[in-house]
Amino acid sequence: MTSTDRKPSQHQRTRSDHATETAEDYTEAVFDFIESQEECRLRDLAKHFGVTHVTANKIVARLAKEGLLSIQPYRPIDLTPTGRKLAIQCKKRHETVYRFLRCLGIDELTSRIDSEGIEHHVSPKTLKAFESFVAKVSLAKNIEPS
Amino acid sequence: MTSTDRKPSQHQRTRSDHATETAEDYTEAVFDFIESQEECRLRDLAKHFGVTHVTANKIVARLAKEGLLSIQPYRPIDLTPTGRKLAIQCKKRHETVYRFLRCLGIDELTSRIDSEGIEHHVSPKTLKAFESFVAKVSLAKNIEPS
DNA sequence: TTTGAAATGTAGCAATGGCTACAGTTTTGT
DNA sequence: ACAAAACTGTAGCCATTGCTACATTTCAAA
Repeated sequence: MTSTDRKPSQHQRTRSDHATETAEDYTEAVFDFIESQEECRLRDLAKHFGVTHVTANKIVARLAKEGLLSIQPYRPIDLTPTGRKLAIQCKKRHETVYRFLRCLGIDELTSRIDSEGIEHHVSPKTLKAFESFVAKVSLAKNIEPS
Repeated sequence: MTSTDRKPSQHQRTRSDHATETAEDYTEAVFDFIESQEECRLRDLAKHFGVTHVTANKIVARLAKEGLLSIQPYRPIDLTPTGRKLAIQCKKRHETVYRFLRCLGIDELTSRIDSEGIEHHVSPKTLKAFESFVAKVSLAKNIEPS
């Protein structure tokens, strides 16, 4: 927080990290669509992320090239085993962050929006602290359900 | 959190938001350098963000065009009044997030790293909740200083 | 003062993620 | 079966943020 001890190491994110966040968001979305409606189509992703199908197509193509998604022309989008692992992992983290915010008394909508932005920047250590807090608050509510 | 009610509105971030985050990070850094060492040079920003001076130069040029920074060739970088306001606002938010994580028992380094990533995604409502929590924990420590 | 090192600027390339416009494929309804 | 609608793919544009290589300016030391 001081302005003296500046190391670049923590800041080496930006572009490559944005790409990683996109990968996480898209695999998670694909996972959710497959769970909720059997298959995931390009149009679903485009609508979900508020972009044109062209943009969604590019990103899906990149993630397929990186081995996270499995695609065939004009066919629904599927997850590779690797992509599935990533999706499940991100989904868990995402839900933890969401529940954590809810425990702090933040409303559903705000928690949903903020958790989507925050989830990518929560380290394992911080995630553990979030989990502990959620557990503690849940416990307190169960013991003293006034 | 469910996979059904999908609205794009909350996801309309991505590129334009990345640009905003960059603006926030850079104005904050410029502010800190000016505070701590009188002036902010391009080399300082490049080192701080772990990029080449070329990249830093491009971003600084964009932010100058947007009215946040004031620049002259081969001269130190300064904040415009608008940029200064943004920097101070972001710095406050950043510090709140940092203190909040520290209150949760997270170590200094992790808190510093995570707060840098999280700060951009904390809405005013969530920020208020963070502030309340910090106040509550601080109070508890003062009253029962065991 | 001059000269060499450090700092800054510029040219030009790549990847990512936006877009519109248009072409092709699948599905659906008649 | 076939036409229309919906969906997906492709071409080609732009902005942002990375980079290397090279040019220029400032500044300090000899």
